[in-house]
Amino acid sequence: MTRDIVQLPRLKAGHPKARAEPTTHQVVAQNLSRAIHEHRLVPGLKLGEDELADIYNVSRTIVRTALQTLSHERLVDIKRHRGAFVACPAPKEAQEVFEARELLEPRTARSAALKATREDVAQLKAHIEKEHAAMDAGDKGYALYLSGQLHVEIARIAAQDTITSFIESLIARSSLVVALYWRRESALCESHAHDRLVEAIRANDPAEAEALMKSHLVDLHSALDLNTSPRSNGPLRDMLLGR
Amino acid sequence: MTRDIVQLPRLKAGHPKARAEPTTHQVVAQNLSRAIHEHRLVPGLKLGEDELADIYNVSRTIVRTALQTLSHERLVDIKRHRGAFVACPAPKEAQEVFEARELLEPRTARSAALKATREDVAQLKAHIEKEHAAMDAGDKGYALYLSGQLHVEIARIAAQDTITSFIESLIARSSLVVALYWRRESALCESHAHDRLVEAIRANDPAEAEALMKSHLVDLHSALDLNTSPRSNGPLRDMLLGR
DNA sequence: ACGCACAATATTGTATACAAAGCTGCTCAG
DNA sequence: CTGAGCAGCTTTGTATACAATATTGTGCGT
Repeated sequence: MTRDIVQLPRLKAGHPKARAEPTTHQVVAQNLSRAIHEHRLVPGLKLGEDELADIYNVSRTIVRTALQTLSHERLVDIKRHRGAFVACPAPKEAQEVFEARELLEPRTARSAALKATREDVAQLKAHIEKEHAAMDAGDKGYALYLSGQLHVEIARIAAQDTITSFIESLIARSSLVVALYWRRESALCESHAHDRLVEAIRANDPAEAEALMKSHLVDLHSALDLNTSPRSNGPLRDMLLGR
Repeated sequence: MTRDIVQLPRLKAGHPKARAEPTTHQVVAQNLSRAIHEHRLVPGLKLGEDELADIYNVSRTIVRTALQTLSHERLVDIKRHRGAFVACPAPKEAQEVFEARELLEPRTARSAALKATREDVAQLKAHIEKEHAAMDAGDKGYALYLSGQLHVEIARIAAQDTITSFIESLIARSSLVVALYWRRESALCESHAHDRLVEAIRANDPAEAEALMKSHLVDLHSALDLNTSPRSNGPLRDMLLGR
């Protein structure tokens, strides 16, 4: 069977600072990560090595490296002699991810509000613009991705790289959690929360930024339905045994 | 040149629950990680692939995988076309690692104090026994390793896997920080802090456990000398330009 | 018809071969 | 003597070949 060959996009190409161009496996990992963020890859899906190697037109070596990266980020679950699958966080894990976010992010938002420069705020506003544009264009996946990334941008402003990387990881995993446990249909009406958050940061109002972030996260958290039985076998069971 | 062949130890062998035995690259990664923890491998040291492959008597493929794992844990720095090196966290990073610990661990200690069972406490006490024994035997490296692992054990009792894995990562990195920035010579006199901490957990005294953990971490943090210039080239500079 | 055992197949795990990039040390011009 | 440039060597990056294991399919016996 002949397969589409994806032209590997140069991520962050043309960036003024011209940072070291990413390695091949990083590009593949980024690509897969993005696909998971945008819910184009559903939890539980098998990611065959040969298949991916074929798709990206690289050797299995590269694919394996990329999958290992994603596995360390807990976006992918590698089972010995079985293969790699898009991760299916159990309800307990989902709960923990959001608890951790509620612990780290409000504090980070506070710090960001204190440190944010004019340029930072401009960047955030531009980001929100893209978010709105994606929504208007009906590109739900991209909007979802951007909505997560805003949190990362805010963490970056706080300039605590270590904690930022934790948050980054948590947000990636949140994407899986949302894919599995989201309840409401009107998912993204919450973009007003982002607007207000950015406004608090612009005003250098740490208390307000912290409070808004906290309530935003509680809001998201409460929109999850974590009462499903802790099925361990991926989503197949759900698809068959009537949700 | 002929080289010693390390018989790969079965880590966690004989564990009652008989969990899936680790893959080869996991064993290698664990081994290297342990060596870093115990300061047998100094920051900045080059970890050549062929060299390690020879030592562990496996192929470079395995070594590469292991190094990638350690790189994700930020214990190892992989430079493209240059190789893998034991990481040299900059003072800023060192600072952040301890700040993050001060944020996460006291809260976790509190939670552990609430949840600790009789068996948990017994395990902690046994752990401290080993710590003392290692100290008495003059095995500083092992004592150092154990002293970090106690924090991990406490986090485990709190049963928040997500945050525990963050803490695990931070403790590993702390080992590098200590190797680079430790000031006092009488490093490990602080084992009394551990005794008191475990006692608070045994007494199910969350407030006390939290306070003790906090002050213990502040104590460690303050024993670092982070005022050195942010040398980017590893420890060689220090060794030559008179510390 | 059912279920177990075995064979065929497909996929992952590991080793190795080859290509590409970096580093070292030489040579030679100035 | 100094320093730039080139050549050879060393080390890493990638692809591929082979081995090991899980899964699937088939057939036989009951």
